[in-house]
Amino acid sequence: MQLATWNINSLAVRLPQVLDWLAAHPVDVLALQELKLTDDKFPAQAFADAGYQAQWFGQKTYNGVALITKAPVADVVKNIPGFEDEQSRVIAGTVDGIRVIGAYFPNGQEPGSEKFAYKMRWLDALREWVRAEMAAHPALVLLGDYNITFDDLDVWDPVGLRETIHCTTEEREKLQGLIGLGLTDSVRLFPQPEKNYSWWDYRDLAFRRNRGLRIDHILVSDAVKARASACAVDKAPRKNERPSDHAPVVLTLA
DNA sequence: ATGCCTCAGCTCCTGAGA
Repeated sequence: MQLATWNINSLAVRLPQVLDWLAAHPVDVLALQELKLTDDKFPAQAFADAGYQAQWFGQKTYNGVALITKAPVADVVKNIPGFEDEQSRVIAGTVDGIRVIGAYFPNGQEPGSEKFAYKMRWLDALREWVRAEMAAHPALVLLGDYNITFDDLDVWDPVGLRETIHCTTEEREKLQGLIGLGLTDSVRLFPQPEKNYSWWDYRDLAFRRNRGLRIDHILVSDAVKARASACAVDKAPRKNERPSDHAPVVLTLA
């Protein structure tokens, strides 16, 4: 079984690339972020034609998340229960006995800003909800665009980007709060290339120079960790014409 | 350089992304 996450920065623009990627990498679960379309515009038929079911939670212009699956999804939840939010950032469901939570974490823009404060509140609410979900579902995967680096290994220029957005101590403490629930960063379970990133700025030839960040993560509970056999970033789609700025991350389970 | 791309939309500029 394989699960993947990919921020595709507009599904309307990237649908052909997503379908091509699924044809070459027929994962069982693909969590998408930044659909950037309303629910009525979601291309459900295109996924059905490719042999996939879909659950989606869209929004005009910004955000929007989906779960693309081979198997049916049960007990779908949209956004964090009890946390009032205008923004469509979370979609969860149970697939093949695994509780899957796909999330597009807030960007935060700049430390000290109102958007940063929202990111902190959102992270607190996520943690308490995930704690409850883990109690109900021992096999759990939390995957998506976290917009947070774990440490300097995830940053192309840790000195120049010290305490900037995605790299602040406050954000990293919230990320460690999720780890503290008993989750594991699945990429770090396996040997990885040097300078292993999942996002590169569109500007300044950042991808060619490998000036990136690792901000897309797949966190797994112990029951899933025991089944994990591989996890890696797939950089190939970043080389496409008109690529997303993010690359997919893929987890393989025995 | 508070920019460099890219995308959506009340589209020929602006807000947001990260």
